[in-house]
Amino acid sequence: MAVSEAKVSISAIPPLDGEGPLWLQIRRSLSLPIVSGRWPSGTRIPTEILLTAHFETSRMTVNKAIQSLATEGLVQRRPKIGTIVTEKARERPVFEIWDPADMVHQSGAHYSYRLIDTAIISSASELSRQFNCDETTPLFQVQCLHLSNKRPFQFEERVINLEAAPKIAHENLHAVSPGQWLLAHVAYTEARHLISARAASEKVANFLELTVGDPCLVVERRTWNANVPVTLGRFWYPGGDHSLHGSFKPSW
Amino acid sequence: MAVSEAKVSISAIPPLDGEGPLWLQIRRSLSLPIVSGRWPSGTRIPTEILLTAHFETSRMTVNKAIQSLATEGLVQRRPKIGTIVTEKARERPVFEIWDPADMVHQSGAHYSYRLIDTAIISSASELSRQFNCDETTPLFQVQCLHLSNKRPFQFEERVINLEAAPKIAHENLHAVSPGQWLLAHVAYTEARHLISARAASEKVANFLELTVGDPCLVVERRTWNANVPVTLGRFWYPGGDHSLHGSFKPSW
DNA sequence: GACTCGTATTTGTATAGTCAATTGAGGTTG
DNA sequence: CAACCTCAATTGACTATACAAATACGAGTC
Repeated sequence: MAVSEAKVSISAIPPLDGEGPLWLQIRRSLSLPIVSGRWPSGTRIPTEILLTAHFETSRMTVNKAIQSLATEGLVQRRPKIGTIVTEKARERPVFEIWDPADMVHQSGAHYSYRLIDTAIISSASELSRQFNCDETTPLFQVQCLHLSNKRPFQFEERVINLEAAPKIAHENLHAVSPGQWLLAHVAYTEARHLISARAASEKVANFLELTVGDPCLVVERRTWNANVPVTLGRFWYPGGDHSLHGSFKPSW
Repeated sequence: MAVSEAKVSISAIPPLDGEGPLWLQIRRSLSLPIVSGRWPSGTRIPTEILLTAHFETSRMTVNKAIQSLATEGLVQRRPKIGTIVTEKARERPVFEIWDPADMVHQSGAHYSYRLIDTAIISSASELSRQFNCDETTPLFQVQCLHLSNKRPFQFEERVINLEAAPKIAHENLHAVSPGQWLLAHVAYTEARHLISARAASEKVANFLELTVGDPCLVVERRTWNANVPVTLGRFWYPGGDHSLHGSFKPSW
């Protein structure tokens, strides 16, 4: 969040992997520390000239690599200033729409969070089936509530693969929401979303302060890391009050 | 839809507008006939060499323009083949998720469509307010139903600004859905979406064959053309059965 | 101290070429 | 006829260089 004015030294740049076009190698080399969080937002990455010398290539090649990072929003570039890691560069692809804290903050309200329940499940056929994994895979289950101005905003049910994220079982999830923790500690390579409308069950109605049967907007998010399922989250919103939104201008 | 193997002749290329960087001018010049539908999908656009000669520039500049069209999905490029206008290049930004015909086809079912009602409304305070336009603006109202295997799939309520699309009032909307007609005949520069869950009203329940109060997924889409509102569509889906989905792999 | 202006730094754009990779099409050969 | 080969067309990648545009920063001025 804060603008850390750190500058990256050339020696901190990961080596090239030798696979594919040079500009893509350079791109990967630079994106790795960004998405892994080693270069936090605000970090200045070396100038094109320095990178040109470091990678022993031409400026156009380095330029192409960085430009492509810029068009994807991972970095911002300005003449004379340099290239800076974007705020929220890592979260962007997943969270641009669905981070509850963000949604609440954007509406100008106060965000808070309450952990409801956690459980370790060593063999649960029903959950394993939903999660689409082996029945012997140990799972971690969390339920929590996100609030806007102390009123329920989103009810979150989540299942986490303990083989993919063993440390979460010992984490203090009262202080940090499971979504935030996962984002900070577990990488993913793929995510899939599903949006539907469902009637509130008794449990959901209870937590969201609704009547059973009231319409809820439900977002399901699954993430994988190299084909290993990481987490399945189901997020319930009171149907009428809140809604997801998106807008765009075509770039033509 | 069909692969028209048409080739674009150099003389069919719109002139440059002289504004901004040359590669963006070229990009605009090429994207205009694509998004306006003059070059249908499958059209081969001239080779880089030809464009280089036509625009009297270097190949790198032309390359940058076309590459940027390619990364946005408007065209596809392959060595020796050339550059081809993508299937659905125009619709992509709006319809990639929400075209009912597409959704039905993708699920392997049979798509059909039924017009329910149309009306011309010369001054309607309630609608005008929702549409956020002047009360004297003439509006065109449509209700229709999209079906999957003859079962209701989506109920569509739509308001269209007749000043932006005067000809739709005389169109045979039994044959073509208002969404398709608008896409083919009216340009837009901005779109905004809103997703929510709502209880089915009596009307909606009737058309979707639900019970009043059943949860429905509601997508609202508004489009503008240069700040002039074009259309407001409200699309109702039976909540449980169907759902929107999206997936992605980060490009790192 | 506040304002102005020049300068250096960094990215943005453009040129003009070279060689590599892909693959359609046509011709050759068994 | 089928399998293979060659050739040519087209995009992909890369180099080396030049000048333009934006702007932070510091020097000079009032």
